Amino acid sequence: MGHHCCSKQKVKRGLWSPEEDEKLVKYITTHGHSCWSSVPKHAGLQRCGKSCRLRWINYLRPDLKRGSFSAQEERTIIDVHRILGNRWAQIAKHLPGRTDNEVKNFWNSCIKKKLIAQGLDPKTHNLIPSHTKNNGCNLPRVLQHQTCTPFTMNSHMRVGETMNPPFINLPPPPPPPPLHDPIQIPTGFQYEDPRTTDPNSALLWSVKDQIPHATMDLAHTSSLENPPISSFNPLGFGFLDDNCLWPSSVEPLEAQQNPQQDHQNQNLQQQEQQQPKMYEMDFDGRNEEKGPDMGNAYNRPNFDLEFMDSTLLPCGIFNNSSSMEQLPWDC
DNA sequence: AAGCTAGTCAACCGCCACTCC
DNA sequence: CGGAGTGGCGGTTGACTAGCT
Repeated sequence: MGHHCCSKQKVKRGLWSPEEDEKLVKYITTHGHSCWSSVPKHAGLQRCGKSCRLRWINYLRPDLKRGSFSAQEERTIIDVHRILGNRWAQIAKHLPGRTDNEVKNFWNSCIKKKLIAQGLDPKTHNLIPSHTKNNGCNLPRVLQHQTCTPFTMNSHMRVGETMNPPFINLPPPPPPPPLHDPIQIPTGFQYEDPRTTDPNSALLWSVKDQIPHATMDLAHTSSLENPPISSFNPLGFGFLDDNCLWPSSVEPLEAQQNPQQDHQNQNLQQQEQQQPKMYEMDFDGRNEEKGPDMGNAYNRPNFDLEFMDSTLLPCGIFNNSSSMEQLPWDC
């Protein structure tokens, strides 16, 4: 069958020879690839354009980083996968020099097995039921004592799927308004400042996929009215420590935080100070011209990437890294 | 040395979304 | 509006390799 562009032509399949690689590299570096379907013809290759594109992206591109994945890259993949699922192209964008194919292969061949060995469902990052009998009672103390907040985010999900709760930090909420100035709650977003409410209340956030990866639909639920999600991961995956969520009350997750992480946290705080308007989000998608266009960001097809860039990566991963390091990685 | 098995990874397949006519 | 062409993506396959028996 094949692709439309391939079905008409007599094309070669299988592994690429060094000569073919050379032809392709030579052509792309001198002419670019404005139209992949015409590349094989002009480059003198008996391949379909799609095959050329794949070969270039996955193997010949000059900015590719070859070799095994670092521990940091591995952690990034796990953390981003927890939020985005099998969206390898999006995940790969957070790993400079890595391709979606590479990430996918690495996940399937290594990370997946590690997670399973940890008793974690690689799809949801939750504990596999058969491993939940101890309910986390024998976890390291540092993971046991944390106040966990269930978090769901289904920006990529289809109806009926259960989202893996990500370990993520959202931008902090706006400061609590004066009592005489009730906060304006946009449609679909309910915010309750945890500093003014029961500290044990569970916040349930969800990001719904309304337009491709669009509007955030943030809702909270009180632990009194709606019990927290029952199938949470006792390892702490997918839950927000309230200290992480609200930077105003940030405390070190663990005493042994290393200097590098301290430095990263300092950088983060500096960024927050430099970009205070970032938090003035409008979840209706209206742009109030108050700095970075967060509202629109959630409504753009590349929402995930920007959302991750602006929220998760600088803080969630780093804050979480120490937790991840608690796990025995014995690959 | 030969056969088997499991792991890795490049490449293909099929689908979807977008653009253009 | 609808079909063709194309790019992009995720899932899957199959060739190759290393390790074991």
